[in-house]
Amino acid sequence: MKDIPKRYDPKEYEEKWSDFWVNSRVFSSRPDERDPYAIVIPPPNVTGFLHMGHALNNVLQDIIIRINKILGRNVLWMPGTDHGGIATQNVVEKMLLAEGKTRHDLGRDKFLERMWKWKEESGGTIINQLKRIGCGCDWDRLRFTMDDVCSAAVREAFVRLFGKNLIYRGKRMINWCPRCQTALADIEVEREEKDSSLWYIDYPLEDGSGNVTVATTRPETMLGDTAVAVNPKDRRYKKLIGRRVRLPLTDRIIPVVGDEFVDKSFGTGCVKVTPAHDPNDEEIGKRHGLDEVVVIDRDGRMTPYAGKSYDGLDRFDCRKKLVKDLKKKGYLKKIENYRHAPGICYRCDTLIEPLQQLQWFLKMEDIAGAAAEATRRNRVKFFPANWSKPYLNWLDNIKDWCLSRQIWWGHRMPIWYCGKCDGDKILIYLRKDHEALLKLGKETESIPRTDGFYSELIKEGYTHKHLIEFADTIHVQDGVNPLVALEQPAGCPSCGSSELIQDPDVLDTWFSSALWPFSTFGWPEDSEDLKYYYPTEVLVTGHEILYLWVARMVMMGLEMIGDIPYRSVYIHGIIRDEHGNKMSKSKGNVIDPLKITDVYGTDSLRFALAKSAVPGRDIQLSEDDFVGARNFCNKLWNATRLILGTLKLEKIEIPVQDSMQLADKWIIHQSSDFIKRIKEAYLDFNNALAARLIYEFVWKYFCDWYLEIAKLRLYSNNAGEKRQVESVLLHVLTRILGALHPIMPFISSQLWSYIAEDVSMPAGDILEFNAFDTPDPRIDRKEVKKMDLLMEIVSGIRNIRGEMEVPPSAKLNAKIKADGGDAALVKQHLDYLKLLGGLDTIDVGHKVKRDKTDAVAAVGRISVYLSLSEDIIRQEKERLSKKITDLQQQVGFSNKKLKNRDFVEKAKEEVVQKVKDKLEKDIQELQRLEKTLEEMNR
RNA sequence: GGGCAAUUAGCUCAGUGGCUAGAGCGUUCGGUUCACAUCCGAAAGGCCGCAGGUUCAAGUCCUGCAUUGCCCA
Repeated sequence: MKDIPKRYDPKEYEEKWSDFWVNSRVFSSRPDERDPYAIVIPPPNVTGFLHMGHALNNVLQDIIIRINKILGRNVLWMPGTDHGGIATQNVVEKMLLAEGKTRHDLGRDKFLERMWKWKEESGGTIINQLKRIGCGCDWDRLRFTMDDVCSAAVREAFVRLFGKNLIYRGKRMINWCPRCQTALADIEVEREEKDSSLWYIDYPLEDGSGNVTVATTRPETMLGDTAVAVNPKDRRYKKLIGRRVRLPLTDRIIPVVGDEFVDKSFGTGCVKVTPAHDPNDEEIGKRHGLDEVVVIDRDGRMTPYAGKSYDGLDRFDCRKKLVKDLKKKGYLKKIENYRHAPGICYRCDTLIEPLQQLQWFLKMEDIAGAAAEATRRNRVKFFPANWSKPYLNWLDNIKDWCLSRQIWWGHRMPIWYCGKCDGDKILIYLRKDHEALLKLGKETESIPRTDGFYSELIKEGYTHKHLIEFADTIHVQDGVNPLVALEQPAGCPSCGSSELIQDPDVLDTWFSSALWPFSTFGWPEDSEDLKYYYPTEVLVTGHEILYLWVARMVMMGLEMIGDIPYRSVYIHGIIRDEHGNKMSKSKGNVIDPLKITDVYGTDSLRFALAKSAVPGRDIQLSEDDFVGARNFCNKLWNATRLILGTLKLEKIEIPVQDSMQLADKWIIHQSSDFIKRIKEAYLDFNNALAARLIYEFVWKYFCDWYLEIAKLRLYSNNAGEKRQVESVLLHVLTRILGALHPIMPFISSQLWSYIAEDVSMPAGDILEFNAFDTPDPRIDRKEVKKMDLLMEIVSGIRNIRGEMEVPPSAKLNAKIKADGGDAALVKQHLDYLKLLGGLDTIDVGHKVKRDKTDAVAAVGRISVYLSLSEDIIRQEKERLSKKITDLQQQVGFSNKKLKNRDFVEKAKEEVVQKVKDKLEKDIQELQRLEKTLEEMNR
């Protein structure tokens, strides 16, 4: 008798197994002669914490890794983390703010020290969390996007792209986050619908003959207006084109221009044009040669060009004041409620300010074209396939990628400028670091300046070294000559000076992620790993990252290596709460995956996620899902406990068919059928289906039916019978555990090891057991049909018991009317029927007669009569009548089909035959029921 | 404005053109001896969003409409 606890308590076992997978290096991989199966992890942010989205993403990957390991591939799951640019910098800046400091108080070097310290402190958190939930990564290979290997790849890629003239510096309207103080790429801008207003403002015509009313969502930008535009096709305003208006609150006179872009139905149909602060207006401005007046700066404050009364005001305060002023002077016509979706920063939700800035861009057209081609030619496949559509659409309409970010945390641009040659175009703001500056002041015998052009500062006596050390912000103006190299060049190629200033910007964090599928294998070195594992098999990710990650990885793979990074992209859903809302801290509706593992166990978390991850759909999670999964764990636990409780068997041997009972053959057939479907589901990335199939098989087939029947022999004194049933039980149970392992590795490993203590197992470690390709004895389908019939008889009996509210403890006497083979079958399995139907005695034969007080269960050709007391017969009659009505309907359906000549002629033969069989069966049963009802009514 | 998806039991969702459309949860009824009350048995509950079409056959394919969500502009 084995002492296994009555309940599965995950806490007792989980640490042991997750430690085992890590410490014994089960998942470490090296190139060998086998087929590789490699996945690179979509690297989570290094200082992040595991949330439900991570849990889902990584559980799905782990399932794929484990199933393929079981199937014999040389699997490698490459783990690592991302430095997470702006997001991570924001975290540390917040910590500084709590100390009353900003990054500028520390200076670049000290700030970066602080960043690295934070990375060292919290960087292991998410990795440890992944280990806890069982992720089978090769942990010895752990990479970080800013480690030496990945950084070398970043520089190499940049230099190569620059060498191909694909990287350029240019002044463009970019998305500026005034809070993060950096440019953002277009896809880093999010839109959120908000209630706002539409302000209608009168612009008086120059000659005083009237007003032009414009509508705007951003009144404060009017200070930068250089035109009013109308659609030339708009009859209302056509005649205004070419006239001029006075810009209210300023002394500026601006023209009215005609431009097709103007939407006649927006507001009044007249729009103000602010070329310096709106991308569309910028286009209009270019077409009409308009001036650009910059009225908002990088801090989101109004510039002197906004006029004396607004200079220096925050953009939102300015709006308030301006609207008030307009009202006072009578220019404000009306304010309407308006819903629109302005761009906000994806990291801090601050309203984006479109500004014209000098930034570094990557030319995308050709690279994107190659990536699109790879999917069009089916080289990079999407699961579900629908996702290729928005993906291709994005690639086909690609815009150049703004690569530079004005933050400090990240890969510094591998670009240098010569102080000698271009020092007059490099503006340096020095740190307000008094002590150091004062010292400098003494050296130079002049009042230290805090900013100025490099060449000016040098003239004043600052040394190159000091300027580099104390530079806080560097603005590199247009017209400088960039030196691009893997490492800092020794000197300027034109003048030889070694006084080089590195570009202050860092690269977009997604630039390094784009290289991840090969930088992690040591690229640009032509490593053995790269040759063996690349291209990898599949990238598993959510659709919100389709452009940020997938598209760029494919582009860079093709550009740098000349091959796709992975053959498949498996897109899973987004986690939502039970009402369909996205989970977010601000909404307070997050479910913490680690709390779930504490309460319900990791396998419950994994199972619930897997079972919900239906391809192409988002996932609504509620606590109930985990309860269900936990109950499933316990069910399996106890099934094993039952089997091991009295175990005598020493070696698993499937008995030959001749010595098997009917139920044995049935369960073996069902198990091999299920295993086949489960394997297919796994290989289709349909983990939801795999999870559901296992659940159904374990609970409904194995526990509800087979285990109950098995008890007859399990508790028997006949050693031969006991050994026989145990061998079938263990054969099926080991297959179950093996098939379940990818989804629930903890409990399956634990139960496997319990069994292994008693019995010689097909494999020492469950991961070495291939439950999918092990042959099963072939079972004759007729045997399965026989078992089905017995099960139907039991269901019929239980149905009556339930309807009549007969307590399970009350044993009933039954008569079963059957002949020929049916009678023999029933006679052979009286023990099954007695046990499952709660019967005391059973009379079998074609001559048995129904008593007046007998309830009837009709099962095909067979009738079951149950002796019941008189007072419940009435209910029984009602039940029969209902069943007769149902059957009549069915017979009607079948008849209609068979009378239809088209159906009989055109439908597949087996389909027609099925309907015929069904009709025959239904008619027989109907006649029997009608006859029974008639008898009962007598 | 363009694209994509969804709409099935009270709730959350499955459902390769072909048995009487299923599951979990919830509800109702009956159950305490020996795997499991995290359990067992039974039941009730469905114009499969609406309208057309294709087909011998439609929850499933096509078209339109409605509603909801997401993405892009």
